[in-house]
Amino acid sequence: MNIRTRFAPSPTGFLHIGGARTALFSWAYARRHGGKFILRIEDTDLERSTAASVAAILESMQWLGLDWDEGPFFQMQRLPRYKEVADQLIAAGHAYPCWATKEELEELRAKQRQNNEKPRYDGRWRPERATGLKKPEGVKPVIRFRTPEEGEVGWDDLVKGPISFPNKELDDLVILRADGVPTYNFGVVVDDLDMRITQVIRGDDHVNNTPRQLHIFRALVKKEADIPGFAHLPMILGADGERLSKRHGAVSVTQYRDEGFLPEALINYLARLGWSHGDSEVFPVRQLVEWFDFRHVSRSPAKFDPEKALWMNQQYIKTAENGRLASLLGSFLAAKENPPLEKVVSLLKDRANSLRHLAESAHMFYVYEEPSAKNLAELVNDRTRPALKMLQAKLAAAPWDRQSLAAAIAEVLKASGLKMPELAMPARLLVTGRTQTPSLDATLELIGRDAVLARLAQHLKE
RNA sequence: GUCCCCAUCGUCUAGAGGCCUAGGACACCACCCUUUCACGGUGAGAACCGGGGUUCGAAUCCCCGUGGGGACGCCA
Repeated sequence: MNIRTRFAPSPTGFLHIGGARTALFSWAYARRHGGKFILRIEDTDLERSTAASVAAILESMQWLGLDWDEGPFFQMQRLPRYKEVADQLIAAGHAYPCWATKEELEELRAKQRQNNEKPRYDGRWRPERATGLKKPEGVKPVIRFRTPEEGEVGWDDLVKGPISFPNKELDDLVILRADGVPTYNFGVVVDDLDMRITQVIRGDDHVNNTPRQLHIFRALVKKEADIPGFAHLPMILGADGERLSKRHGAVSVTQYRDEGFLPEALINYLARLGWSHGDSEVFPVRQLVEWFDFRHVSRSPAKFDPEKALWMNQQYIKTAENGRLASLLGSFLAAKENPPLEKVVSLLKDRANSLRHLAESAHMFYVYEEPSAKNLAELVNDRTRPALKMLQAKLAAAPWDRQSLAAAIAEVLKASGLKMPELAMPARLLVTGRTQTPSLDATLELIGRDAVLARLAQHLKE
């Protein structure tokens, strides 16, 4: 069988972490089996869909490297097709027009809730029941699907196993609005059929929609085998155990990019959220593609852990190429010409868990921040000042390469009797304004002779 | 409220009836390395939700309870 999976976001906001994880698994499954991955934009919510969201979603997917083979398809461009299928269902007795008003339905639901019943449409416009009802003048009806009232529907979920619902829990859902725009449950079915999707992979918030869709599938399909399989992925929750949402802070993929995540790090983190391969933690995406299966998708929701995501990012930054990091860092730094950013990056990348963090460290090589009075008072004293002056003199005479600088430092240590930290800390402070830098000799080398000597002189005048 | 799903360290998870004295990772703590901060290394603490079954044997299978999540729209 030719595997065909899809990702079908609604363009009502940015691509968020949960959506990205769904897309990743769907993509990985298709790639794993040499199949096709299809992108479909479900833009039938006219109120909330925006072109900006479409752009943001495509951009995020490209950034993550989730490439699609077909699409993006837009449901709003397929309206005639939905109409056609709806007519077909009406003709076959599987669907019927309904003239109930929204107010009427709200009232019905309120009453049902009051009686502690599950709110459901009562089927009042079912042809066999609506004989006494009068069609309101000049009102276009919606189309409802006639759901069986007896029996059960079920399927063998690829991640959760067998699931079934009594049909009496369901109701006759709207499939086509009066203006001809399909509702979600109808649009998906028509599209998944037309696009010959073989596995529907989506968040498990859709488990409850599946029985409804199954009925529509069965009404449309010649044989059971034409219905796709279903894989419902558990939700991603915030630290508080609630479904991940905006108030949990960074939830959109672009936010992670902007905060300095490497796409492969986010992918790796997401891959491990709800899926595993033994003890493997850090592995490239091609490994995910090779290993991915539904058997190891967990069935329970996972909490997003920003700390571990950052750790993962660090693993990738540490091993990323200097040139790539340098060019990625461009947007985080104003000045970055001298010293060469690549050299700075190579010195700093072991200790950064994001590009933003890396940029903050790199900043000191381009812009001098005056040491704080507190730090000066603490580190530059009668004991260290003579040694610092000696260092200044030695450095002035030394060739400007790391070995020579290290030798100069060693000489000062020997002559002054100071321990390395006693000299290195105040020297760091005077030269960079900071107390946390890479090793002193490497830092001095990159800051450069003129700046180093000028800064030492400035603080060691008397 | 009704229905559906789920349940192993604080978190992500390994676990397909005996390999489990329950393993790994993040975080936390200690120590080592060290030129500060990191990186790296070593080690410690930390979990099978509860109760009943089934079985020679249960983290694993079944039932009940409890807890968590999801759904109940002319949103997707």
